[in-house]
Amino acid sequence: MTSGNPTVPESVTPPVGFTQHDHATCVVDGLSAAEARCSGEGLHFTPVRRKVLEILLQEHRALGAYVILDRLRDDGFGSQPPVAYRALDFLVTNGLAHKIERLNAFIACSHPRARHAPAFMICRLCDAVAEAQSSPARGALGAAARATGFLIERTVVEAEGVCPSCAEKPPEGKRA
Amino acid sequence: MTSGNPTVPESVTPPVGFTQHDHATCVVDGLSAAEARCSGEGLHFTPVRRKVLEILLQEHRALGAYVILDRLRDDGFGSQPPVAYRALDFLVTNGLAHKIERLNAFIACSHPRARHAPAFMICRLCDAVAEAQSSPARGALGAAARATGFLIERTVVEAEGVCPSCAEKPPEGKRA
DNA sequence: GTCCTCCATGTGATTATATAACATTACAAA
DNA sequence: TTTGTAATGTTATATAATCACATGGAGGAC
Repeated sequence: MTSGNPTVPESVTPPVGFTQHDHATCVVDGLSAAEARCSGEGLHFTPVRRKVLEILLQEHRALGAYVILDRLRDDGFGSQPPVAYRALDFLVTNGLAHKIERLNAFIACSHPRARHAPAFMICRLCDAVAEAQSSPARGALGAAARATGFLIERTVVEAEGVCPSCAEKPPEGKRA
Repeated sequence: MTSGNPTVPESVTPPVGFTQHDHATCVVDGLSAAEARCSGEGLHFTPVRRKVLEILLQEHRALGAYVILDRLRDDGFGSQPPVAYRALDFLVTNGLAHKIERLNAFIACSHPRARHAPAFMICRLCDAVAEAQSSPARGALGAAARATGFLIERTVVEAEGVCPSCAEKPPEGKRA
């Protein structure tokens, strides 16, 4: 990873993401998309909900509900678990965020515009999470479902492994 | 109790399913397979571990650790969480059981003999869980991983929906 | 405007899931 | 026997999620 990194300052050089993002743009775009989506569908994109999405968008990894809650408190919102869980429920229900079941944690949706069956790649070394698309009905699972008459309504597809950044680095112990 | 419904043909390949099983056979076979596997690999299939596997094999759905713990206590084993979690960890590590991440619960492996990437179908009405095979590297997720250089080590593939039995029945409320 | 209702938010308490830390026991190898 | 190691047991605690109920604010009916 040598090039194409013009604007990201070195202040924080976390092994974030598999692809370099301009976080500022990430956050702004994510919030805009959410606003558009909510206003289009008559959903209430309230301050808490917006703040939680903003918190999620600032990271390219999954955050636990209590981490989110801490940050909400810092911003003057309520500090009890239901505050975070309710906002997260809204975001997940409306496709603006996803729960990573493997981690019991949450991440902003990378493709908030389209309805999709998300799949995730989770780096066990740096905790970065990347979202991809899955087509569950097409693979072996879909075949098994059809064969047995199971009706798929929702899928959880999560891969755990090592992201390209961490794979490049020699195993010098965890974390750089 | 007196079910004695042994007539379901196992014509088709899958030892998987929402189909009728002879549970007694299920349990016995599962325990034998585990014994064979452990003795073959020098693993200690101790009483607690055996008991936990037996408990799991008795159900074709996922059980939470604390349910298992209750049953362990009833059978004279230790009654504190680590007792159950350690046995479960042994079973999961050695491929004799799986964790259903979506449910934070555990289920006996249906194919304990072969190394495999399991996929699960979870009925949201009756809680039955069936195990199928997945080939994560072949689908969209595998393509995304190759494209980004992500090294997949383990996958979680879980489908939530309605099993064939429940789909047939008119909605008569959730089962007892 | 006032009232009213709905929905969102806030809070305290509780339940559910999982692990840390350490003592004790079982067993096999030296 | 001694010793090392793995397994089990127990206390305590950490982490994740929900329940139950009170408060407050935006919009509509009148």
